[in-house]
Amino acid sequence: MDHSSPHAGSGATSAHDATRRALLNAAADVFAEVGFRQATVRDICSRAGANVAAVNYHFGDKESLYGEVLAEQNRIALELHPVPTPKPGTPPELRLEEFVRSFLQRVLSEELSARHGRMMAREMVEPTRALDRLVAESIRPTSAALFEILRDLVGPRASNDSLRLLGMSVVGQILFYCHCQPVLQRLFPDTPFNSGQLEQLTRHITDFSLAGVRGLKAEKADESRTTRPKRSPRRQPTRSRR
Amino acid sequence: MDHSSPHAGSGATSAHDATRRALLNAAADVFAEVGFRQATVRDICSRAGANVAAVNYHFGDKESLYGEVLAEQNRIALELHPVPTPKPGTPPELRLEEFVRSFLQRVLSEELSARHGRMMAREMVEPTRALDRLVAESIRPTSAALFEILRDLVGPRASNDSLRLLGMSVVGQILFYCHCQPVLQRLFPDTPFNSGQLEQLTRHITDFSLAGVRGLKAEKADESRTTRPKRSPRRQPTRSRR
DNA sequence: GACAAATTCAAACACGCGTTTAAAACTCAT
DNA sequence: ATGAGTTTTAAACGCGTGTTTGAATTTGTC
Repeated sequence: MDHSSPHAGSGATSAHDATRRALLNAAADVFAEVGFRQATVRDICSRAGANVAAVNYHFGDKESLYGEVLAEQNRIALELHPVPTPKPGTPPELRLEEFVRSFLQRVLSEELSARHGRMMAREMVEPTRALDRLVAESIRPTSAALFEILRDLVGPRASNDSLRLLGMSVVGQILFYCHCQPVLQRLFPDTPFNSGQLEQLTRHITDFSLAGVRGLKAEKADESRTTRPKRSPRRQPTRSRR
Repeated sequence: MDHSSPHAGSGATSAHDATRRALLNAAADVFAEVGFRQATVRDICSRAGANVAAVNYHFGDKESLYGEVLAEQNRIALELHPVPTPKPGTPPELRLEEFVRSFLQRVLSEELSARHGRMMAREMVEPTRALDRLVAESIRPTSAALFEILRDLVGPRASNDSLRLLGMSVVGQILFYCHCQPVLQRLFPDTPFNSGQLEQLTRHITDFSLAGVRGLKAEKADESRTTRPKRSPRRQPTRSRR
């Protein structure tokens, strides 16, 4: 009656964690394909060649398995394409490019888009309890690294609000390809965005963003010189017809 | 036994489509809150003050109801904030601003973010069979309108690939706030992105994107003059450590 | 007011889900 | 070889799901 289920530690080096690994692998595929709620432990166990009860025996329940899968995929992605920590003195333009490149590789590269990328996308739009851990362990540090680059790019006088907006513009461009793949496939059936041209994407997003940042800097400087901004005064928008 | 269920036409003007409307309303809330698969017809009917069988009687099945809800919310959003059709002669800069503003209002405005915005976000990341209709009726025309603006912005010499990349950069910035709200709430708990500052967002995204487009135009011109681009030659990236 | 059609209702059906259970199979130091 | 401890197994449990059913009720028309 007391199985003393080994749900916690992972120190045991016996042959039993072969099925543990098989479960983690199968679960990563299934969770990425159909999401946490739509995934069934029967499907996972079947793909792992294990009994239906295996998930509960090895992980306690489906949600704990999901948490471990998410954490592991996140760890793998960060090991393959870590958030760059460039040597001091690297110009912020280059640091931004490396940041964008590693980010894109983490969510879109051949090896990672099917699992990590899709799981992240799902978790952002339809969060589970695992999102908090993901934000703390991965998203917040990444965000901090980006803000450091942007701070160096626009100078110390930029407000936190401006920096946030800039960061969103950069990350938004990246995640778009992760979140909207089903739409992109339908809109441009013969233009694959998934793989291969990550380098082209990196260059476009970096250049576009650098130009955007410079534009904002110029506008700010313009505003500080003349009270009236160059274009589009701060007025109410022309309300859409009707 | 033969109820001749009225699943198709909507011409009947009897009092019975009061429950039809109640169902559509309740379903819009539920589908937006928890998604199509996680939603239960029991919850929907309960909120609509109707019997469990009401969905099947009035709409055939859950999926047809979902399709009608999605189409209606889309129609409402496009009526409230249509894709702008500016008078001829309007400079493309202003047309881009109006495009961004209407797009943001459609997915993030107080009245629409809870329903239309969330349903769209879910449908993009976790598509149902309804996505094809959505792409055909709404997303493709919107995309075409954006490309027309961008074409006027960068000139007729821009390649289709460049235009596509630019469009993604613009739309990515917009949809980011729609897709990543759970993450944003955790990252910046005391900075609401949802409502109110849509105008600030509009201005930022427009300015950022206009600067980005100008930057790309300048770079292109630069490349056509000298064979060697100004920075970052087309080389392999410095492979991340390990 | 009566009658046929349309609509609502409570109840049940059939199925898939995560999880539990207790026995069987396996492992391995002694 | 033995037997305690670990892992796997087949079967079942309990519950929630979308849907169906046939009777009850309401509605619209003459």
